[in-house]
Amino acid sequence: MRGMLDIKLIREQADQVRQRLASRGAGDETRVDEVLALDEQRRKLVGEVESLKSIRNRVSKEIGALMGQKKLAEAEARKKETRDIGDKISTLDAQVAEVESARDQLLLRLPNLPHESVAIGKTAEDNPVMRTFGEAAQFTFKPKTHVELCEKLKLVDFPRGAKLSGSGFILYTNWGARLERALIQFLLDLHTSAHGYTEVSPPYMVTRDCMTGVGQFPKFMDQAYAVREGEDASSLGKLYLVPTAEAPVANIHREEILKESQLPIYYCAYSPCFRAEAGAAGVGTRGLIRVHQFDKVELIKIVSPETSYDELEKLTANAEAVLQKLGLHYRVILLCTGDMGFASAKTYDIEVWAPGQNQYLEVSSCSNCEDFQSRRMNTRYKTEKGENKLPHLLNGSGTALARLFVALVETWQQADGSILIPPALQPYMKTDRISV
RNA sequence: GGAGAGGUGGCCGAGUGGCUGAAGGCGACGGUUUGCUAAACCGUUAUAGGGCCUAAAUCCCUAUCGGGGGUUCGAAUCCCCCCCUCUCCGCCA
Repeated sequence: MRGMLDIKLIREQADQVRQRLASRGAGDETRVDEVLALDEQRRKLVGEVESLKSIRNRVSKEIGALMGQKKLAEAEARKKETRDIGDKISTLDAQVAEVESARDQLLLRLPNLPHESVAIGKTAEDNPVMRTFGEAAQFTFKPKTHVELCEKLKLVDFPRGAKLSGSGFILYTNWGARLERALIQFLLDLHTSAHGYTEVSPPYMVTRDCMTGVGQFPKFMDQAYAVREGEDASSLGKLYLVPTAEAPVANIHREEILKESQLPIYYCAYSPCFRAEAGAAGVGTRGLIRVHQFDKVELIKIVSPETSYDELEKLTANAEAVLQKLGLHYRVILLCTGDMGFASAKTYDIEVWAPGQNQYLEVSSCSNCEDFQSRRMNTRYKTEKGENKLPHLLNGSGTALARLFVALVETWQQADGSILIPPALQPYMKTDRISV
């Protein structure tokens, strides 16, 4: 496993790398010197051990030739000569492995470099709003919260969800369950038929390598649910519940060399998402806004570097289309350097308006990770000219469901307590209204 | 879970200790021939790290035959562990 940031870039443009890391405000730039020191040490050791190996290989060939000529005494003499080289080589090899692993541990924890178009900032306060769509719904009555609506209309059984699995787990019931399923269907249909994505249905548990590939690990291990097989302790840590379909889907082409003509690749996938949310505020309260398991339709793109920023705009528009078709008010914000995710070079968040909450809820995060993930997972593509390059990987929620559910029921609630179903969803719901 | 058979380059497939980074074939690419296509013939046909702190190319070195470790002067080849695939049996949605 190699590091996520290109070691050559760090070597050759250390100052620029430091500066761009610093713009995230997390202090990662202070690790650059350590990386460089370890890298230099590694190269020195590699040089030493490889020249020894070169000697050993040459002498071994000569021994082979001597044996062939039955000059056994001479062969034995040469063997003696090289015997101790082997010991030196294994010592040095071990040192190389140690230094390399130390270097890579550091590299794996360095976040991606922000794109130059990203606003410099520290927190969510500094995120520029790019655009808004529609307007906040106006009511002639005091709008209820989704919790109230879900209870009245029996869309969710909160107490029993908690009984089954603890707080943060949701039991959808009746029309609530149907709405959840309808939304999933609607989203998949929209992205496959109108936006050109290929549908995939991935495993919901993935290996450690997949988690590392997308940048979840090693930094965010405490956020994942690790799976154990029965009582077999040795199986613990082999598989993890997916925190997003990005984990399996972005890794579909790990360790592969694609042809340029295959690009761009567009995948969309539904999956439940499992998040421990360790230390996060809000889990433990009722409602659907922050939960341990939620549904999501994820969009993944694998594209050539030249096109990746255009593709990011299109991907974001694809996610926005969901909210437009459901008649929901939203805004698109650009995450500033300090608020961006670990793997991303540029991220747009889409926030939908939830009248009952009187706030915007994040339902989609659309990121261009450039070659950060493809380097980690070793996905490459061969150009027409025959050179190997790293594709850019993009991901975006299209969209996350529990919060979409919230915005939908809160926006479309009526004075009589019923919920209108937007026309786009009616074919899936087979009704135009949910009422008591 | 039990028994057996396997995992070699883009693909198929040889290779049981040294001259094998790897025969042969297919495919692909370049060229010759050709009215066009086809055929035939010739050639090319991996990735990564390091030497190279001016970039790239060339060149040199190292590593890679599922993964890891071991034996050896030397491992695709021998030994150990693990992973995966296939067949049969058992179990099961």
